[in-house]
Amino acid sequence: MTELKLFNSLTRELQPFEPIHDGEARVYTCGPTVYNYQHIGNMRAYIFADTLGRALSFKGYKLTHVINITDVGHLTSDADEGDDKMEKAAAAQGKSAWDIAAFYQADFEADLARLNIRKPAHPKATEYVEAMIEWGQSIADKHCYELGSGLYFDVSTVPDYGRLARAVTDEGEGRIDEVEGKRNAADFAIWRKTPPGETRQMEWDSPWGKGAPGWHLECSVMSKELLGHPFDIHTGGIDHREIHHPNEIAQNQAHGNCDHSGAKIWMHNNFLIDRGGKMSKSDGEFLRLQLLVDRGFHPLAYRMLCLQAHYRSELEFSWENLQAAFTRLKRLVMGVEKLPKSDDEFEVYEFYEAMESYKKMWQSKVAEPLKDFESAIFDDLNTPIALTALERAIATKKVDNEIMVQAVEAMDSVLGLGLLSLSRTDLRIRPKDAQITEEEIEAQLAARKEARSNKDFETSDRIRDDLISKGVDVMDGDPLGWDWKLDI
RNA sequence: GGCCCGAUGGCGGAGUGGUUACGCAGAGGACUGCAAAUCCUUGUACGCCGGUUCGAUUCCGGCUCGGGCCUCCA
Repeated sequence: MTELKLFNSLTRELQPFEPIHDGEARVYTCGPTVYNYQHIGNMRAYIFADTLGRALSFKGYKLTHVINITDVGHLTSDADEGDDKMEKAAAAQGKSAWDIAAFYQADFEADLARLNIRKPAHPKATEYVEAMIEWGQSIADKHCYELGSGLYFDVSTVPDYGRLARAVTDEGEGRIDEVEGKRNAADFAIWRKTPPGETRQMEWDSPWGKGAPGWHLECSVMSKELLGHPFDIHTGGIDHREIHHPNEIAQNQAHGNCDHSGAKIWMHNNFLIDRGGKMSKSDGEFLRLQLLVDRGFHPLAYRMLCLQAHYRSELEFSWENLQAAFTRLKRLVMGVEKLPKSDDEFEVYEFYEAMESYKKMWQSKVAEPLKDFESAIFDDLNTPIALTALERAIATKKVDNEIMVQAVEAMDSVLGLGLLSLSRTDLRIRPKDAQITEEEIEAQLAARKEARSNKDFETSDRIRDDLISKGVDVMDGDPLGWDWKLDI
């Protein structure tokens, strides 16, 4: 079988995946701070991580995947000024910081599910504060210094700081308000003290006073606790490559008293671009999955949009592009609609074990597209190419149904579109502002059918025009009996 | 100011030193009472200027434009 090659941000090169633990793959993905809804750009990172996880499963590795939940606030502005995000959101909504975290975590997890992102472990930062304090103590003497505002990490105490970012971090035109007393511009907080005279909802006692952990610390601590150091793959958005991950690496080096970064491969997905620039939560309105659904798009249309581009490329978002992805998804679903349905989450690991069906598939006409699919996926997750291979497989004529189901299941288990459990009517999402209900549509269509059978085309066309004016497209000879759709 | 990345047909987006994906949209055809949906067919591209080469969209250099990071951010 083809070797799985992945792009390592540390070396900026493709490298073969060689598991640290035989037959296993351990992956850590930096998760959201749950002080607000996630926008669809955030979700691209998890679709990418999920696809990576699925590819590893496809390859037969037993996957352990962690996406952490940051439920203790970062600060809203720079490293040491400004309000805490969690506390600020709580104040604005008249809730406790803990309620805010629970609410947005639930919303995040619902979005993951809607995007067919397999459920990984979701450890919460607040459950690891004790371990973070211990970690801080273990590195405090040799690597940290205390200031009035907190305990800081001295980046000059570890070798090669910032090698992941490939950037000079301590030169340049400080646009940051410098923290008084910091030894290096890149030094960051391990512990943030609660300012004197203040009380926060989320604060803990520590050797450095009441306060909260620095936000880089949690990923080091949780990845070590849950996956052990070093583990296989650490993923995140490309922005993390510059600050968060270098800091994580520095902490790992200090704590482990070693050179290794904590993970063997670091992978970063590029941004989803919204015309004006990147998505931004601070600009008020932002695109989230629910908005797409409100406009009549199935959530998986967004997954399709992401799969159409390579994860390391920027991807331009527009409603037109989303529509294109949705149409493509719809046609794909129609292509497999004739096949027997399957509601089971397909386990490729078992599939490879069952060599008999595997062999049959490789002797069939879908072997060629399947081969292309594998080499595309194993070549640093080239999903755009893999998609075309899937489409070619489906279009292959004279293939036994059973074999076709297996082939589609195998490929879709990586892409995660859920093709064999989706039907085309599932994709018919009612836009929030639709003018007409399904009952009304059905009634009108019945009347139209009656008129047509009497060859009263004047009446039938009048009804159709009326439906069109309400955003309903009528289709008479649809091969799958889908006789209307809401225009979006 | 520092560091980094990108520039492909109407839109999105792969890939390649020579035959140039794919999706959506568009066009033509089939089907239809007419449409729509569906199916079939199909046109259009590699930012600019040099260089390397038998040959460059693909390699190198310069330029222009766009974007990212340097501050919370996927």
